[in-house]
Amino acid sequence: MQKLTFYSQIDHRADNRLGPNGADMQITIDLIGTLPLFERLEPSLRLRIEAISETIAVGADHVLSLQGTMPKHLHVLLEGQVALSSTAADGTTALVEVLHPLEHFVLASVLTRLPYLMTARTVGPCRLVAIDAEGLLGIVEREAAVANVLLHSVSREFRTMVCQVRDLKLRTAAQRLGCYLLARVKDGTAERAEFRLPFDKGLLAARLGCRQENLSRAFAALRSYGVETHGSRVILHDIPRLKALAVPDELSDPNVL
Amino acid sequence: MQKLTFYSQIDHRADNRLGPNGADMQITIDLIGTLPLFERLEPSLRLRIEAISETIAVGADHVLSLQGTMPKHLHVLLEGQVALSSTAADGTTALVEVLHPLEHFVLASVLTRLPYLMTARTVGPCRLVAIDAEGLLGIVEREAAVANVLLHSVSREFRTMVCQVRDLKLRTAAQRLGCYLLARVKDGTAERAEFRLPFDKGLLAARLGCRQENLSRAFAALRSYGVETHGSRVILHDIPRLKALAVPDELSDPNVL
DNA sequence: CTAGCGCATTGACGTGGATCAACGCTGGCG
DNA sequence: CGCCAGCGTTGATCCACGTCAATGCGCTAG
Repeated sequence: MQKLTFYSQIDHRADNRLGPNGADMQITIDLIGTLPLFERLEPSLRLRIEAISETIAVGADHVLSLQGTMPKHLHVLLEGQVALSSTAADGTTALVEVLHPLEHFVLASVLTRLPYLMTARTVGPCRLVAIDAEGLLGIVEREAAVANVLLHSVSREFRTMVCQVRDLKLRTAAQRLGCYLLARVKDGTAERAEFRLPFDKGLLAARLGCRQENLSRAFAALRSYGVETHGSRVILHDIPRLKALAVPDELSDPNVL
Repeated sequence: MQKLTFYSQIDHRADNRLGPNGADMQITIDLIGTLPLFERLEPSLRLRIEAISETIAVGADHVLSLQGTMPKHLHVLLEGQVALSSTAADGTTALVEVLHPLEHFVLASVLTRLPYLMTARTVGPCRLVAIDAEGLLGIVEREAAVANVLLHSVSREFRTMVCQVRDLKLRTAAQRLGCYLLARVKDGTAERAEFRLPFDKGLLAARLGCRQENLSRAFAALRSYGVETHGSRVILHDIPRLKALAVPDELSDPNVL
């Protein structure tokens, strides 16, 4: 349930807005403006986007977009977690990313009018905004401001994928894990940190591109670098030492992505 | 030298345009319109982009953009090949993509005004268009048509990276090679094909995410699937069989990317 | 409290690919 | 003509990781 508290300022409003029977359009009026994606747009444009948006709530393990089908909506996650995975022709599937509240997905498919490359599946119960794809495209094609906001966004997503490719090619699972853990600590100067993993280790393993067993071993390997774990609670005792193993290199820090 | 013939309709003009001493601005007038990236823009917008563009020629092994530095130009390749690679903090480097004529690069960096994530290095002598980054951003911010063209382009790039991530996580080097070879043959119905690799095997290995030695073994493994090689000349004797090994799944075919 | 389930850990073993080293082939050059 | 440099291939060995199987641990339900 901890995930429900992630973005409580949104949850409050959403709680009123959403009866058990679905979305109430009227109360979404100021919602679009609270999404980082659109917050810098002027009000009239936000209204036009709101007019083609809908807030939806779905249960766990629900497929929001199926690989190979055409995009109907751009989704923005309000609450919960969504796993993006891509399955190859032989049926094996790779988890590409796990999304957290306020992140959006399938933007590239919507913009190119090409079939989804990934399947988006809710990890637990989720609440999200669904923006009509064709409607959005109509706005994007005329409004440079909207196009620019999305341009920035897709570009950033592209850059995270480049980093992921590089890390898969160059780093070991333990290094990727170290890097992931270091990215969880906000305070760049701290020598010590403690936090909870945002999802269970099975998902984390998939996100890092390895099996759960191997993730276990990676955690074990990191113990000599001052990493202590109790279930999903993680303590980093010696951040500088961990950084020496898995440098979260200058370019992967948040303000560069 | 074979690469000089790739896009002869451009080469002709470029040959006149470019004296040994560099670019001649006047003759670039219709150049922007010939780039797939901009061909659908109306003439007045193309002119504005041309005004901030320059044609340049550089020798082999020349760094066009250095990872970590700020973007100054958007580059479009006219002739030659450019390798995009990303180096991790420990100094190891992964080749992410090899570009061919008419492709562009570092678009995401330019659009986000963030430092390059990759180093772009010419493989052989190249001719390219360099578009001033800030000038382009100025146009993009006001002109929805330009923004949309780029939006489409970055989205497609994003999708190719997603495929690359998936393939790295799921497929073996031999499968990736098979897939790459199948992508070289245009005719989807042919049972047999013959062509030349566009670059040497060292680069191909890097592009596929393995060592040269392993690429050799991958070629050896594919021999039993009807793949025959003589230097850079490749013959696929039994495309259906190769497809069974390395399905270039529906989603990685060109009209989906 | 205990049974039982699900997640996490640990061990044994197989495989893909990296690394290191040797060798062949080809093409330029003295 | 023979030498040498560069690319490609092949073999031996090592390491990271996947797979399979057994065990441990914390949780909830009875």
